[in-house]
Amino acid sequence: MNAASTNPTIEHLLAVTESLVYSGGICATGMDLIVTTSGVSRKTIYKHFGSKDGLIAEALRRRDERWMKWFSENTQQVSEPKARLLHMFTVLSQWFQTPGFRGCAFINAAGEVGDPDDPIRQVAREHKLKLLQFVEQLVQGYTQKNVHELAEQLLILIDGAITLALVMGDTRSAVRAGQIARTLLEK
Amino acid sequence: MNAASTNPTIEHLLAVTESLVYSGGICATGMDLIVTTSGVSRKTIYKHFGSKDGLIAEALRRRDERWMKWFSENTQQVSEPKARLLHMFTVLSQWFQTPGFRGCAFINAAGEVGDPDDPIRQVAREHKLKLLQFVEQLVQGYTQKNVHELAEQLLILIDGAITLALVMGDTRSAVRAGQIARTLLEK
DNA sequence: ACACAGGTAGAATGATCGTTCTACCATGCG
DNA sequence: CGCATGGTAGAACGATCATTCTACCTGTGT
Repeated sequence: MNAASTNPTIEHLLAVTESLVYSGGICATGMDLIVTTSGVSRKTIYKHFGSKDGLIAEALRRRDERWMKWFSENTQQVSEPKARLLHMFTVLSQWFQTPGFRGCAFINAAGEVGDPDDPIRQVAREHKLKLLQFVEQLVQGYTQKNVHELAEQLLILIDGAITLALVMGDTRSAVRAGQIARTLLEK
Repeated sequence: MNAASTNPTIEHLLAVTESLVYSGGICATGMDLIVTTSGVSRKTIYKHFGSKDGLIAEALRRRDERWMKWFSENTQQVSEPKARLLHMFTVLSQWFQTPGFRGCAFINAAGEVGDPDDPIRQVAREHKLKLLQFVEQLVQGYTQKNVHELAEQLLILIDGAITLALVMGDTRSAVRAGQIARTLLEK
């Protein structure tokens, strides 16, 4: 019932759901596929999440946490503030080259769900807000001037790179975005 | 049968399909809705496009042409090369504030369709390629150095701004992206 | 031993999906 | 007139959708 479940069955269900939705989209991923792939019965799913949307919203929340953890841990391997900011784009580049890369799950979800007040859209907003706050924190280690403005600019670069990597299949977009970031930091 | 139909029934069908898919997504938009909203019979639709995917691919091609026409006409209202490049982001800002704005139809489509070889994904790629070439052409009026590189950077800014405007509902992202562009041009 | 909590298996429901079909109506051209 | 052409109206098809249901299995605590 609670959000932070440690139940192994439910953990596995959420992991499978996250993976299926990421690779196939929300609407195109049926409950049948989720049930047969995860091995978790319909009864259990509806007992815990009430509906397909509830399950998917929770799976996306899970992905948010996992992705942010992965991204922050990887960028923070570099300690020098400026290099660390630029290192974000190296990490993105590695992500783009990962087999099965399909862009940002939250951008994709926002593009698929029409209603801006849908819980799924809220999860997407919260994810980008978290990412913005993380970037802001990194910027603060580098400069004290226009921290928020610079962070918002870097977020545009990040999401632009992700989007182009998906649509064009161009993994170099991360490098391009990194070049822009360098120019921005040396302004 | 041919792509550039002047048939008024088909034109209307494509316009309705484009609108429904843009606001509701591809998968969530059923043929029933398309039929009842457009008033065009199922028989006629399948005679012309063979399948739902065929119809939607054609509707997206139509949107590509219309959007590119709209965007280029609006940015080219400014004649001075540098100001014209920056004016792109003013035009984007106006778009974001349009009622019913739901991001880039092609980014949304690419996020929804899993298979990179799907015709719909190809239309999306071609759209971004056209946009890149348009930006490249504008850049050429401003400088002769690193034209392609600069155009690709500007494309990242454009798509980053569009994406954040959708996900965060933040229409100011166009202004932020314009600030980055200014820095880039004055480097 | 017994009850119970938490799971599986899978049938069933009614709605909706994309697609195909028959039956009709209008228009223009020989 | 006769007859394609190109459209509408809407029933029908089988598949699949999300959801609910009954029936059964399996540990664990008392």
